[in-house]
Amino acid sequence: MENEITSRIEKLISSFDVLSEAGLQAFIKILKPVNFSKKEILLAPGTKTEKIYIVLSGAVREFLINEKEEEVNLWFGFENDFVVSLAAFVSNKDSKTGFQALEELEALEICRKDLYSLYDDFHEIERLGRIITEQYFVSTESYHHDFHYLNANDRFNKLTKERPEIFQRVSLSHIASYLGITIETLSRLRAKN
Amino acid sequence: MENEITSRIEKLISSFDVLSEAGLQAFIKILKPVNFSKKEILLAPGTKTEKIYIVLSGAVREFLINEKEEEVNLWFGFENDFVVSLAAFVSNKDSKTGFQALEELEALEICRKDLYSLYDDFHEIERLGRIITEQYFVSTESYHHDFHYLNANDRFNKLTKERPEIFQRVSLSHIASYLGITIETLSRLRAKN
DNA sequence: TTAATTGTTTGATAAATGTCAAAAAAGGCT
DNA sequence: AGCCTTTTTTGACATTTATCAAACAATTAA
Repeated sequence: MENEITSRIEKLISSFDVLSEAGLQAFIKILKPVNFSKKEILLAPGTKTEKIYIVLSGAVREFLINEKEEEVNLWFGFENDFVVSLAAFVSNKDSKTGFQALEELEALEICRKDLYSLYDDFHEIERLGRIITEQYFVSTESYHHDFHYLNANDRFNKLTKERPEIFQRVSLSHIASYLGITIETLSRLRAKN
Repeated sequence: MENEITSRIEKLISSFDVLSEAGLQAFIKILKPVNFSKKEILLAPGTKTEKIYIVLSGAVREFLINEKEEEVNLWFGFENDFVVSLAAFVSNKDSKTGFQALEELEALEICRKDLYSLYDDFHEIERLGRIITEQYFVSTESYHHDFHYLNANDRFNKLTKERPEIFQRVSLSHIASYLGITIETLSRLRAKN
């Protein structure tokens, strides 16, 4: 792996503050740089996966197919985000959701068998896994809660305020799907606010 | 801890299939039986927490207070469920959500400092923590996704089909709040279906 | 640059859900 | 049992959001 990437990932993993130098180097060894072109599918819904990606640059969406055969966006990932269908990764069952690159994407790939063997060898990497899973849970939970008690207008306002960069990088049709509203409703909310 | 409880918790933890006998016994040592009466608050929204509970019997709800000062239910827990505001537990910040017993509740309490010291001493218990966190994530995620693409009627039907026992144990007003609809709308959906 | 395609906005109307009020039903208490 | 309180249902109406159609704008490709 080239030097600049190594130093970026060192910085990212060091920020969790649980790995020794040996653990960090062992972790870096299993990372494999991969690239996806715009619109490329990283994981198709209904297929199995044994990969986790860490985004270095670019944007990705997570989506599922509903009973009307429409795609519904659930999540957007950017720099330093972890991309994984956790339910499928840990159970080895078909993933309900899929991932697609929204921009040219640079990422690091982690294979399940490599990760699990590091978990066996390094208690501290198992700890890193636990902590990253906890943070992944916490970061998605609060956004999911919004759907329980905010209407479309409030969800739109919250997204505008808390993640304005999304409107720069993601098309309105993807954002509408993510907000659980139609393109037309999103257009009207934008005009109103 | 009395014998019957010990054997139940042994069975529950053994089902994860990661602990040695020594790890299991160490884990059981930190569990403290606690009881809550019906309607008692386990954790108030806006307060800190260093506890995880494992439900032995009874029912509990997780809720938050929205900007109209109304309670919104987010989750219901029953036998063998883990009860924790993970965001608050891991960050030691105020919890956005709270927990309340819906029935007389028997539970086992885990203290953060005890758990973290077991994490230090037993790699395998850190692994248990990782796996339970993953499963907690997976089980809540799929239900959260329903809010992205199902309307009130479909969410109601799915709950009726997948968790019929909830309607036996939880009042309609709590279920309506959980489904993100008014009591009146729930009443009409029930009459229609 | 034009033509074709795709994305966004606007309008009219329909469907879903909320609000407020009142009635009916169910559960507790003495 | 009878009364009181709480929960659930029903009705009338308001609001929010979806649907369908068309216009408009922006992007892409020849």
